Formats: sequence, C-alpha cells, structure tokens
Amino acid sequence: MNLLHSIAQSFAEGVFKLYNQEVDAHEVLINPTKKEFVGDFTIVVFPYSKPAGKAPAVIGEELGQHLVKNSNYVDRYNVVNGFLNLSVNNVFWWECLNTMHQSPSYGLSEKNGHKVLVEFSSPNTNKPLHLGHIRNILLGWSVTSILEACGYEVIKTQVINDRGIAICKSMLSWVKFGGGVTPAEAGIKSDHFVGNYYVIFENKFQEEYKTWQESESGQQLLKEKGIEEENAASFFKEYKNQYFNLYSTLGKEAREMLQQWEAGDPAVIELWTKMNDWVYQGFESTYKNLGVSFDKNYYESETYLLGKETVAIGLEKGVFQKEDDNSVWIDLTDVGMDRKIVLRSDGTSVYITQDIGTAMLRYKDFGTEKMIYTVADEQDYHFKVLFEILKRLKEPYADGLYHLNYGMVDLTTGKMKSREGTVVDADDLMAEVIEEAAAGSSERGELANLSKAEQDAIITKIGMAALKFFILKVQPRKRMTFDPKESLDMQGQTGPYIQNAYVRIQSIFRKGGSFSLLNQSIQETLEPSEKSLLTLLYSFPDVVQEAGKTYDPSHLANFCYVLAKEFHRFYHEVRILGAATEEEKAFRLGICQMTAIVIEKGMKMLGIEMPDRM
RNA sequence: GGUCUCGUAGCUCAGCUGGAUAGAGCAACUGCCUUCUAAGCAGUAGGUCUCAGGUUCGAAUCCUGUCGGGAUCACCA
Repeated sequence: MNLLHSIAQSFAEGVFKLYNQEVDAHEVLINPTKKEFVGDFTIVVFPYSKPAGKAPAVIGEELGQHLVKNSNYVDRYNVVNGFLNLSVNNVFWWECLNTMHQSPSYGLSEKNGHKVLVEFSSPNTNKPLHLGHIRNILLGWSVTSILEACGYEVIKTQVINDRGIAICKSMLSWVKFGGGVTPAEAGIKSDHFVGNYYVIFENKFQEEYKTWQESESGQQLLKEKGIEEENAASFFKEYKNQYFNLYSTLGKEAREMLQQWEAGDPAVIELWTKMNDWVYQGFESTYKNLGVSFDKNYYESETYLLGKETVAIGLEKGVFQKEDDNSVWIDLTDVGMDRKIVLRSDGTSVYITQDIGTAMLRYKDFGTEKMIYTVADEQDYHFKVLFEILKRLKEPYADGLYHLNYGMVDLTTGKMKSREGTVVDADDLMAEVIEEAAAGSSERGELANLSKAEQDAIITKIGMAALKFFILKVQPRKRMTFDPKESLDMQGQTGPYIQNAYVRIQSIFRKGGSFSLLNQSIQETLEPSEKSLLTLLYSFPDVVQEAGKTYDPSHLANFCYVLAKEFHRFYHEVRILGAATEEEKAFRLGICQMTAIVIEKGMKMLGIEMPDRM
C-alpha cells in the first residue's frame, strides 16, 4: 500500500535533484485536492520554497514537470499559488483498488507481540448501570477493539466495587424492609432490585433526618452553630454526612454492618454474597445486550488491602516519608502537585494505595507493559498522582500508563442525580432505542417476510447502532449533552445511516453482482465519487492507527460516517449493476465490496454490527 | 484562589501533525421513489471559530493573556 508514498518518493527525489535539498519522503504531505480545484491530490510546496531560493509558483511548476516525467501515476499537474495539484491516471486507481482487495486483513496490523490491559466499566454493586457507565463501557470496549486491530494483545478487565458503605446500605435496607422477597419473586431484574433497596434506604434516611432536624437535638445544633432560621435548610443539606456519621440510627446500623463485614461475620458475608450475586446477574445481561465481555474481574473486596507492603519498599527507597503520627506521605510539590497520603496513621491504606497495589497485581498477573484506565475526568488528578508515584517506584510499566478520561454526560434537563431520580438507566435506554428502531422498521416494511426472530435480531442491531454511534462520535474528552430525542434519531449522522450504506451494498450483491477484478483495466473516466471513495478507503489503515495512538474512537466513527456518506452519493450518481461496460461494472462492484468490508471492520471496532438488510 | 479541561451555525458535533472560499447532522424551506432498499440524494438559508495580542508566506489549529462553562484540590472511594 504505498501508492501515495511512491509519489512522495518521486517528489522528494525531485527536490533533491533540482534544489539539492534532502527531504524524507515520509514528511511529504499529500492531501486530496479540494473540490473547487482541478486534480486528485495536492502537495503544498511552500515549505520547499525558501531552501530552494525560488518562488512557490516556480518550484511548483518545476516539481510538477518532474513528477509527470518520473512518476508512473502522475498524468497532469497545475499550480495555484503554492499548491501543486496532481492528476493521477487510471492505473493508480486500479492498483489502489486491487491492492486493497489482495489484502484480506486490510486495515489490521500484524500482531506486535505487546500486551495491553484495558480497564473499563468499574461499577458499584449497589445500583444498576446508567448512562455514564454506557459511555465508559462503549469507550473502553471500542479502544480495546482498536488496539487489537493495531496488533496488540488486549486484556479486558473491570474493577468491581463490591464492598463499602454503599452496598451495606442496600443490604441493611433489604433486611429491614424487604420481607425476605427475592428478585425472582418480585419479578424485577436483580440489579435493579438491589438498587431499589438502596433508594429505599436513602428515602428512609431522609425521613429520619428530617424528623431529627425538627427534634430538640436538631434545633439545639442550630443554636450551637449560630445558624439563622432562613439558612437552616442549606445548613442541614451540607451537614448530611456528619449527621449520618454522628447521630443517625440507620447510619449507625450501616456502619456496624460494614464493620461486621470487615470482621468476616458469616451471616453478613452470606447476605453480601447473595445480594452481590443478584447484582452480577443483572450486570451480566446488561453487558450481554451491550455486546461486551471481560477477561478478568478484579473485586475491590479482594484488593482493598493491597499496596501496604509496597509502602514499606517506597519508604526504603526514600520515595515516601513517614510522619510522627505514623502516617506515610509522598511529596510531589516539585512537579507541581501536592503532598499526598498513602497510609493512614492507623496503618490502613487509602484509595490510591489500593490502586498502587492493584497495578502491581495486574502486572504480576499479565505482564502487560501498557495499562489503560477508562475513568471519568473528575479523577484526572488522582491518576496524575498515581502515575507519578508508580514512576518514582520505578515500576517497569510506569511509562505505559494511560488515563482514558472522558467528560461527564449531561442531560438536557440538567445533571444526572441518582437521588433525584434523573438517572438514565442503561437497560431502559437500550429498550427504548430498540423500540424506536422497531417502529421505524415496521413503517418501512422491508423486513416483513422475515421470521420474528430474524426481525428482532436486525432491529436490535439498528437500535444499538443508533445508541453506540451517538455516544462514540463525540471525542471522549468533551463533556456531552444527552438529548434522549436525539439519541433515538436514525437519520442523518447516525449509526443506522451507516448501516444503510452497508445494507444497500448487500442488496446489490444479492441481485447478482458477481465480478472478477483480476487482469482487467478500465478505460472510462472515473466519476468524482469513485475517486473519493477509493481515497477514503485507502486511508482506512491510517485512521485505525490514529485512533489507536490517541485512544480515540471518534476518529473512526467520523471516518465511517464520511465513508457511508460518500457511498450514498456514489450510489445515486452512478449505476453499478447497470454500468456501461463489464469492466466498469466489475470496478464499481469492487469499490462496493471494499466499502462494505471497511464499513464492517470499522464499525466492528466501535462495537457496532451490520445487518444484511433493514 | 491554585491546577486541569472545554469554548466552532439556533441545537448536537467534525475539522489529522498550521495550508486554498471553516464542514456535517438536527430543526426550517424546495425538489427527487415506473431504474441497484427514500433510515437515501440534490438544493436554499444559517459563522467576526468567546475576545485581544503574538509567531508565520499562511492560524479555528501553535504561544501568551482575557472572558465564560465544567472538574479537582479528604487520614471518602
């Protein structure tokens, strides 16, 4: 695949021959020519003007002549200002299509022998997955697929936050208010069931808090703090956590349960195991519907004590310092960060200590020199600190750490807040988008003579494509606003639009489009849309590499959209099965097939599947 | 307040390591189904790329600052 590179090579030789300047052919930028100008590809010659000591227009002219004479592909040229526009011959386009066809693994790199671990999803077990998780999961999954395409061996992992006060709240709530009912008996999806008891806990707690606020001790506190009556409401809002820890009965019970859990109380552990299993069952089905899976789960209950031994090593190395009260710290002020605690004065570990230990455990488990953490951008600082610590501890993988951060998802109605019930539930959202696809499909009637099962399979693909593409087309780093209406869109810049291009191609081949590309050449002048399609298809491997290098699936998503758009244009512009000559028909079918292959591969890397009809 | 991050059409977003007259979709309006699936195509309209400087032959893109949104600065996770 070095058609363009061969032109770049000739160009570099020309610069050397004519102006005695060494130019690396890889540095020569060749872009598709803009529609308003004549030509197929453009080289900007400004950069070579100064060293050559001649005006851009002059060297453009000279280099254009050189290329026509020395390149097998360049037919004609024209110069506009410092832009050298080249027109290439049919041999170029023919070889372009043919070489792509020759490569069964087009766009995919060979195995590079490197391993990378990708962490994503990372749910809490006290509530079901929501829209925020969906962005996380789709990003993580997509990056996984992209890195695999780039030749890495990828290990997909999630950290499950299965311990702590939150799950204890659900547990306590179920014990107190559940009456022994199981999810199956209640007929509720099991993770939602557990989540409901978390909500019940919060509601009961709020009631209790409210009562306390009006009680003597509540009023007493206001007096002590000198809070005016009109500020009481906002004061109590702020004070909630302290109330929970100091006065609340429910809070006390939940904390006791956590202590019992940590002490290994068999009854609590049994309850904990039972309720977490319910949650995992629920997650399992959500993951399945999202089309994702994991190679390895790390449970916080098993890792939350990790990292303590490391602190001793760090102390020896002088990376950490011990205070008089026995707490252990790291000083990062020399690189513009703060001092950070890594071990409490009572000798227990904190969040970041766990993460240090977990990173080491993962390296021991898999020997991965790269680790990617898919976590929202509110934790940017945490990961900056974590990576710096691991670097100072001279961990072998320290240079291969990457925080794949992404912006929060806002709703058009404001922020998602679980307590205010404004959370968009993952299962609900998927069901809704599939329902929308079903409505669109029955209106069109294309699937009418398929079986119910076949229809459902296709409709699911369409709905999920809409949802996934909607999320993944946006750069991860950007905060995104989620408009439910817009996410249900199936027209325009959407997943189904891209699927439609693929489906059209499949339909053509069903109508009898067999062809053979070998040993043919076409004489006809190519249509602009044919050239654009070939140019796009040709750039696919670069797009994959770019997406891999930047851990950014949105490059790929936008590429697929542009490719589909160009195909739809092509489809309207030319007749494919009804082409004038057999050669032309074969060439166009070749383009169609290649387009289908690239769309399918590219969308696969976004976790989106193609239906054969829709 | 310190640090990080985002700011492009009414809305949601592209715009690659600086390159020609800044692009899509949605929403509005106009056309196109006797021809390969109209979830499609073509067209009209919509912009001082927050603002101000700087570097450059050339800046939405790089640098400095400004204004605006967001995040973060726990012996919580």
